Amino acid sequence: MAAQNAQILFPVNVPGSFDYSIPAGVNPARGDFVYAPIGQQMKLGVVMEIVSDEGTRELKDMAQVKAARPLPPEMLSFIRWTAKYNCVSEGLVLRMVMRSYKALEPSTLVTQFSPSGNFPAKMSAARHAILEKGGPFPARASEIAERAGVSAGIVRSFAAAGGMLAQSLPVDAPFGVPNPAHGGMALTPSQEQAAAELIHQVARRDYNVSLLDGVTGSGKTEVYFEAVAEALKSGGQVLVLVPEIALTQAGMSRFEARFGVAPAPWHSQLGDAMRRRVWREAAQGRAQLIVGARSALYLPFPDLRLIVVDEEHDTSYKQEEGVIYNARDMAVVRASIAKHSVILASATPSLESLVNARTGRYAHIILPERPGAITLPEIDLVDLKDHAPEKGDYISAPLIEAAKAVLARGEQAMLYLNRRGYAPLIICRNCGEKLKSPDTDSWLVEHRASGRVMCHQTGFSMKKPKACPDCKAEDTLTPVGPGVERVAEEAARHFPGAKIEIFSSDTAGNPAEIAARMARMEQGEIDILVGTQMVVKGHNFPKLTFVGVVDGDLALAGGDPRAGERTYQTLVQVAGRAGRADKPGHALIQTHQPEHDALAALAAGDRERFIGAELGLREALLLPPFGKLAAVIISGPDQHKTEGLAKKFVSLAPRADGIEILGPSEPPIGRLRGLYRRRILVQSEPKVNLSKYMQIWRKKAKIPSKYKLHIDIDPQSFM
DNA sequence: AGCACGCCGACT
DNA sequence: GTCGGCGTGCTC
Repeated sequence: MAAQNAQILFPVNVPGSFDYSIPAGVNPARGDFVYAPIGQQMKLGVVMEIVSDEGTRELKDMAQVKAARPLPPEMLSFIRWTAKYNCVSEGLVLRMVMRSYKALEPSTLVTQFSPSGNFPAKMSAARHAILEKGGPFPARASEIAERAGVSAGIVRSFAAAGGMLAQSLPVDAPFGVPNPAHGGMALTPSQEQAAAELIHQVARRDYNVSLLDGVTGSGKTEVYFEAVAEALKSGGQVLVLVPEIALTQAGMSRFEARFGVAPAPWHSQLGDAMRRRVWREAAQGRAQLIVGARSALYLPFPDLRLIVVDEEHDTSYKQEEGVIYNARDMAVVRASIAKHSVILASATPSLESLVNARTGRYAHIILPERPGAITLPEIDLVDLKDHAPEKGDYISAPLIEAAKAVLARGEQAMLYLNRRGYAPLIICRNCGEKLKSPDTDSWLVEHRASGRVMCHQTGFSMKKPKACPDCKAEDTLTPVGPGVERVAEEAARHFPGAKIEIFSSDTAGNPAEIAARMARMEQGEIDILVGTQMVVKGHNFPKLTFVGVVDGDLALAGGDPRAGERTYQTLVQVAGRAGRADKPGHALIQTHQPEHDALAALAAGDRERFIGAELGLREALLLPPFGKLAAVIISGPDQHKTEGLAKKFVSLAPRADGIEILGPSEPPIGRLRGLYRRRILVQSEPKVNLSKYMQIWRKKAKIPSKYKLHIDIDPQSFM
C-alpha cells in the first residue's frame, strides 16, 4: 500500500489544512484530534482527510493521536460547509468548535460522598442534618456541609464511621437524563395534530425542516416539546436554540418542568468550568438536551436528532463578529448534512422561512389561536401629523387618554421606546456642536440616571461636561430627542401619583433584580412600565392591558431592506404584551407614516396583507429571498487609505452575469473604535453562487495587515 | 493564532 | 556596540 498523508486542520486563521506524513506506529483516522508540528510549535488539530502520498514534496511527520472521541464525519463536513458559505477559513470555524477543547481531557476526579444506609449507632444532630439536608448525593464534602449547615469535617468523620460512602467521581457531573414522559400537558385537538406532524418528521430520522407558525398564546412551545420528547425517546440528542435574551432562569425552567431535569445550557457568558462540562458531556453524547444561544450549534454532538430554532426570526441568531454566520440558516445546513429534523418556530416568521414553507421546501405547520387564550390586542395607529404632542413632549393626547383610562380601572400600561437613556443626542445651544464619541462616529447619549453621557456603539462613557467642549460656553448642552428616561419623566407629569418604572438594559441589573421587577409588575406595584426592546420577550402580565408605542417609525429609518419586516415583527411582539384571556388589550402606535405597509397591516390585524406587500417589493428589487446579498466591510486606521482600498477592491470584482455591486459607501457609523469603515453591497440573482464569487474576488485583493476586509453573507445589519 | 525575522531608537 | 520596540509574513 502506498504511503498515506494526513490533512490536518488547526484552529487558526490559515487558508486551509496542512499535509503531514504519518510515521510508523501512528494510526490517525478522519476526525481524530492529533498533534503536529506547525512552525516552531506543536499544535492540536483535527484530521480532515487521509490521502495517499503523491510524493510531490517533503512533508513533516505528524506526532501522536490524542486519546479523545473524534469529531464525527458530519461535523467535518459542517465545518467545511460553514467556512465555504460564509467566506472564512476552515481554521476559524474549527476554532469555534474547539472553543473548549480542554474538555478533551477526561474530567478530574474528586472524592464525593453519599449515605451508605449502614449507619453507626451514634447518630448526632449534625449527622441527621447531613442525611436530611445534605443532598442531592453524591456530592463533595464541602457542598454537603454547606447545605446541612455543618462543617466539612463532620461529613468526613461520618464517612469514616461508615455512615457515608466515599467514591472518586468526575468533578464534571453528567447532566440528568431528561424524561420524555415527565410533564406532558394536555393539548387541544389542533395542537395535538401539529405535534403529531412534528413527531412524524422527527421519527423519519432524515433531513426535514418544519416551520411551526403560530401566534403568541397558541402553545408553540408545548407543541415542539412533543417533538423534542420523540427525539429523546429514541435516545438521541436535541438542541434547542433560543435568542440570547431568552436564556433566563424562567426560560430554562420551562424545560425542567417538562422533562424533569435542567437541560445543559450553552451561552457566551458561561464560566470556564461549566463550559468545559457542557462541551464534554455534549461531545460524549451524554448530555441529551442542550438549550443554548447561537454558538451551541457548533458543539460536536455525535448523535443529534433534532434542532429547534425558537423565535427563528430573531436577529440575535446572526453572529456579527469573527465568523459571521446566521445560526438559523446554519442549523438547516447541519441538519441536511447529519440527516435529521429542524423545527423553526415563530409567531412572526421571517419572510425567508415563509417562502420556503410556501414553496414546499419546508413543512408548514400552522397553529390556530387557542380558544380562551390571550388574543392579540386591538392595534390602532396615531398619526402624529394629526395628534402632535405638546411642544417638547413625545406622548400624544390619544396615548395619554388611553393610559389614563386603564389606570383608572386599576390596570397597567406600558410605554415602548427602543432607545436607552434620556436623549439620543446632545447639542450646544451656543455653537450648534453635537457631543460625539472620541473614537467613533456616533452621538453621545445622555443618561440622566447616572449623570453620564455614553456611546452605545463602544460602551465609552464619561461624566456629562458642564461646558461645551467646542465653544466652552457653560450650561448650553441641550438634550435632543427622547429616550426611555425622558418618556418616563414626561409620563410622571401626565400621570401624577402613578408608579412608573423604567426597564432597559441599563436598569435591568442581575437576573435576581429582573425577577424582582417582574414580580413587582405582576403584583401590580407598578402602574406604568417604560421599556426598551428588553420588555418584548418573556412575561405576560395579566393586568397589563394597554401598550403605547412612542415611536413606531424608529426601526424604519436607514437603508436596511428588512426594516419593514423588523418593524412588523417587533411591534406585533410589543403589542402582544397587552391583553389577557378574557379581555383583549389595546395598543396605540404613534407614527409619521401610517400609510407604510408594515404599520397599516398591523392596524388592520392583517398579516397576509403585510406579507403580500413585502414579498412583492422584495421580488421587484431582487432582495432576499428572491435574490442574494453580501456585504464587504473594509476598515483601517487611515480614512483615505480605507477609501482607496475599498475603491481598489471594487475595481477587482470579477465580471459575472447577474451580479450588481453598490458602493463603496460610508456606513452610518463611518468610524468605529478608531477604525474608518467603508461598505460595499453585492446583490445577485438567486442562481448565482454568491459565496464562491465573493471568495474568488477576495483572493484577488492584497490587504495590508493593519486593514481588514470582512465578508458578510446575507447581511442583517447595515451599520 | 504564534513565532521569527528584520530594521530603527535608548541604554550598560 | 547591543537590547528590544513591534511591523510583516509564514507555517505542511
